[in-house]
Amino acid sequence: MKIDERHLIQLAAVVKTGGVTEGAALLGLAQPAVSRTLSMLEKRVGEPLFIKGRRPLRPTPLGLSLAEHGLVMLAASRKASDLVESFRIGKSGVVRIGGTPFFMDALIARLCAEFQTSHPDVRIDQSYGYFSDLRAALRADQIDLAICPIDILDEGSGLEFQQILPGRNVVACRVTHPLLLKRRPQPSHLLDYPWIAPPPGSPLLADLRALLLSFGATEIKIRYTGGSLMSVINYLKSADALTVMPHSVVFAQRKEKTITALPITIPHPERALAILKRIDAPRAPAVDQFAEFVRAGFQDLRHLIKRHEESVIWGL
Amino acid sequence: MKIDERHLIQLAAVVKTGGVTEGAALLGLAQPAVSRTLSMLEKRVGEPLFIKGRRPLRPTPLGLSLAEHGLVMLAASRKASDLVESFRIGKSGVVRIGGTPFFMDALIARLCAEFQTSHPDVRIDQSYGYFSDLRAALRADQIDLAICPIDILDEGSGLEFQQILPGRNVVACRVTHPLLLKRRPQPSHLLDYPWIAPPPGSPLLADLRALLLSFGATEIKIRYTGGSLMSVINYLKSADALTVMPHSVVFAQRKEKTITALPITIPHPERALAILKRIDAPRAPAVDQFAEFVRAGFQDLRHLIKRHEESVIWGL
DNA sequence: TATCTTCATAACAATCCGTTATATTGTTTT
DNA sequence: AAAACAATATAACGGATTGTTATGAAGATA
Repeated sequence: MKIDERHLIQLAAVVKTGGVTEGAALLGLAQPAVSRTLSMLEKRVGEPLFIKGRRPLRPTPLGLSLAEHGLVMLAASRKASDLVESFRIGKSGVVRIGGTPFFMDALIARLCAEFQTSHPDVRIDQSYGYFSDLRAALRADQIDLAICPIDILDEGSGLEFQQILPGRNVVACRVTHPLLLKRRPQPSHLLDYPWIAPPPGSPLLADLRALLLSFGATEIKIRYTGGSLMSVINYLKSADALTVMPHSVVFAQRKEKTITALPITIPHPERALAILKRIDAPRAPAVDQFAEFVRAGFQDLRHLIKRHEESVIWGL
Repeated sequence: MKIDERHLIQLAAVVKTGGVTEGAALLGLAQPAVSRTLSMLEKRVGEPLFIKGRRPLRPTPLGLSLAEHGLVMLAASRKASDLVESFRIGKSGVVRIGGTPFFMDALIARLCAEFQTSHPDVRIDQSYGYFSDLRAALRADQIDLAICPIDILDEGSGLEFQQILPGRNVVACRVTHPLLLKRRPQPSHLLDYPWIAPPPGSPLLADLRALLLSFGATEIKIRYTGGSLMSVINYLKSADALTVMPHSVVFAQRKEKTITALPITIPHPERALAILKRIDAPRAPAVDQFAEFVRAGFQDLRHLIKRHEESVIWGL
């Protein structure tokens, strides 16, 4: 005996409200529709669902039991409708983001938390990678957004990218570093201290190499490599080591007062932090909202970072 | 955004089984029906529910969430179908029985328990009353069955009654009662002992009066009245009192070896224990099954009781 | 008894459903 | 890389069901 689910829901509405008219109103239907449904149900079930000739309407035990199941369905239906609604306005769903480790750790994680104060039902799945990995992950639909530095020249190929921060690197060290005592540290001084190399494969590593070349240096003391941002910072805290970092990452740590940037200008990489999306794929609304949130967040940061850069590096 | 419940269920079936074809099979539908449902759902929801161009079919997060709600509905629907099925074969539902206290306590309660070994999901609601109450309760649809002694002459009036045991009364006493030592106790001896009167309003009370009249007795010592069967038995256990009881009730207590019947024949009431139903009303299948169970149970008891009567009362 | 509310029925239009037949697409095999 | 295979999407159609409004019947209430 297969029972039409809609019928059960209508039965539940009638039992719940105590009348055909009210039940129909609850479902936004006309009374005769529900009335007919009930007679059809009774005919199919072959047993009375309501006690006849009594008003207010009273269900039989069977009718009551069936109505309970209908109520379950009604609730599930409501929840499903709400889910769709909240998904469409970007208030629920999953956002899968990938990015370069330092940016994610230093800047994005905090933004995720902030985003969820207004979008508590959105889940964020984060993963790490560099440009080529992220591009592949985007194309394979393993992530929805990538946040990473890309060469300004890189273009198209099905990906849309939105620049959110110009690429500026600095030499980072702990706040007690001896080089900070000099008014104008010279690049040659940099070679006197141990260095932390950025993770293999990272753009920063390439930046470090370019930096050395610009000094004409052939060798520096690499003493530590491979650590995540937290490892690097903790290492820096404990030694007079140096490393190359995006300025924004150092900026994000300014409140901790543990690391800072040396007042030395080094070449800008031809790169910018950007948000990458697939241009063709349909994205969940929550993804677009998150991307916009990140973009707006960086927009706010931009001049703060600029001013910080001028004061720290140029000493203005 | 209202969503058709049937659509959600089909979605759930597809997600659960991992394919349109299998999902359709699970629901007993053809594949194109389900396929079309999915496209309609996607169009209405406005968001993709499955990742396009990938097989085996993989749902999007939204599709997965919606499918979970659908699964709830599917389960509820299955349960409802099972419920109807078991109700129709009398394996679930409610049976509301009413009856005279002594019979219910001595005989019917045990039958209820036995009935439920084969019908564990049937609930039995028991209540007490005498004929006129029970008849009213039946007519008001407060009970489904009444089990009580009725005059053979009583007839019709919308009620069907089925005789299950002839009315035989005995004089009951404890097994150590002194009258049991006499080979042939005479009616006059009965007046020497204290009596328990059956509850006011009960047919037994009328029987007691008739009994007295037949002895020409004008007065007996009523020492106790108003108790339920258990009270009466416990009273009898502790005193050499006498009372009138249906023989079947005494019979039901034979295993306890605490009360028995005096070997004295007293007039049969023109009554029989019967099952009463409304003749017009639709009854739940479980009710009919229970009535039949009770009838069959008494049928089995009948000759046992007869033999017991002969051996106890006639000393055969 | 009269009135009022609520439920049941009738009639009709529109939608939706489920079917079979067929095309398309993604995957696997050679 | 082409071909074979399997699964899904589309098309077309008959029929069932759903929704509506208008109206009649039956309890409840005064």
